[in-house]
Amino acid sequence: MPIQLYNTQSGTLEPFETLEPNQVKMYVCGPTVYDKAHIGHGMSALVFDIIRRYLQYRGYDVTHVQNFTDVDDKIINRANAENRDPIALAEEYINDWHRHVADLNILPATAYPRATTTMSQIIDLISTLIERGNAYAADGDVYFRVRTDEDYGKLSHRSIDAMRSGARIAPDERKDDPLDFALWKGAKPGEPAWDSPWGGGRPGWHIECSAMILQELGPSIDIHGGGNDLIFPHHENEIAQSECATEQTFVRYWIHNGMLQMRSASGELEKMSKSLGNLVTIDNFLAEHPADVLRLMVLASPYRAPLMYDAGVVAENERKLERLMSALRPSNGTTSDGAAVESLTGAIAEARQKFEAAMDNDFNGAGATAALFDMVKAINTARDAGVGGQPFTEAQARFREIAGVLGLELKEQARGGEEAGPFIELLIKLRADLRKAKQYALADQVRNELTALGVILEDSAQGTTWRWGKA
RNA sequence: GGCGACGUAGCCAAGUGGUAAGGCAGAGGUCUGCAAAACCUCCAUCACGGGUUCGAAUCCCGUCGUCGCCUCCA
Repeated sequence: MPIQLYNTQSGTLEPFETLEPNQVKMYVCGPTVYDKAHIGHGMSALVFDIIRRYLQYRGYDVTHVQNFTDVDDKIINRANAENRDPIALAEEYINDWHRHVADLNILPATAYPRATTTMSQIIDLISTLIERGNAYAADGDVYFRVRTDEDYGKLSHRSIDAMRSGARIAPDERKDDPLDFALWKGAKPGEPAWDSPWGGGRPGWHIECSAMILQELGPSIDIHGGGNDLIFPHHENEIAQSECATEQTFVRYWIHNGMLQMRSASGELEKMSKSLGNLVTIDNFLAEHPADVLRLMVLASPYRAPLMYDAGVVAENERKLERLMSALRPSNGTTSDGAAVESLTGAIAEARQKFEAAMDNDFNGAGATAALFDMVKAINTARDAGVGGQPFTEAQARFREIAGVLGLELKEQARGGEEAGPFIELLIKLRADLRKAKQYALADQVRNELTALGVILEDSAQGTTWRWGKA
């Protein structure tokens, strides 16, 4: 059974078949680097990281290209407002993005092309479109003539006529048609500019992706991804540019993730965006929570659906993470064969199949996570039954492996630093003596005060263990 | 107005024709000096109204509601 995935263009689930056996060419639209990235950007990157990791798990060799739009109006405006160089501004946020990718345990893309480093390819592509009659120069600008593309609208399922009747498209006297979009924008004085056959200027937003894909991956790719807010006009325009220039199918599967929704205190849902002032930056989030928490949130909700974000959801996923971590606690048991062991290994194998079936079904993260929880239960039950040794650690290794396919790190939180360990052990020993002497009030005081400092003590028949928790 | 996604327990959600996964929260229990953790048990007829079918959360029609896009946006 091949992987089934939802293709925005067809609006249906389709079996995944690559252009070349076991090779996946995947392009994902990256951010426009003019401000700090927020967790909505993080969500999108996580969605495609999970998809990529699963494709790799299924044996595909994935070439993953992600762009940076490092020159555009917003960057220029922001740089002007801060009285600094737009290129340097973009550079700063690109570095930030790479840091976020590492912090969120996202696999780095195979290549990170930028608009400014793809300039000659962009100019070549625009020239081709002009030669082929799909584009025209006008007063230092170049526009794509939408009505030369008879398929225009096939991704977003809208017709040129319907859009023309919409009142929201402002006419521009330089355009032949209000729907035509810019491939090249002539520079105004003081703006960054690159030489071109049409004068100094910079590329329009959409053309860079077409040029980068052509350069990095070729005329035809397997997967193109991004947020669903990019379907129109951005991705629609990419198709128009690329297919008119190459006369080949541009993208086989379009994958779009839903938007992150903020729930305000009053219960209203709204898209996370700068203009609404409801931003949670990736840095803000990670200062409070492990990266796994955001990843679990992304996994819990279908990637195409809006993801609701509020404090309650975050807290819930914090606890989910704790439960997943519970499976990684060691066992003092010694049973390494018999019914309990067979039941454990059987449950692990069954959960792996459940995991694969879920992920094969359009990357169903909730189902995949459920399989992970099945493993947790099996492992904890086995530990309680005294299973230990190699079969137990083997089961934990399988669990870790599957969690890793989803990109979950399951790291212990060492907030107090490694050096706190011996002192905590000392207090645990002291408390053990107090308990032995039935000095329970003092023993409980030690435990409570450690809890207040974020150290959680857990007693068992084998002694007391500790771990970092919420302070 | 147009296009698209969606509406399953208090919450997040699986489910793609055969009588509702999983997680969080909650209740009871085992263990414990107590607590925590773990484990066991309990907790829904699927927005509403029609229709197709032996049989529908699952297919069709309609209604209501939510979200996104239609202008820059992951």
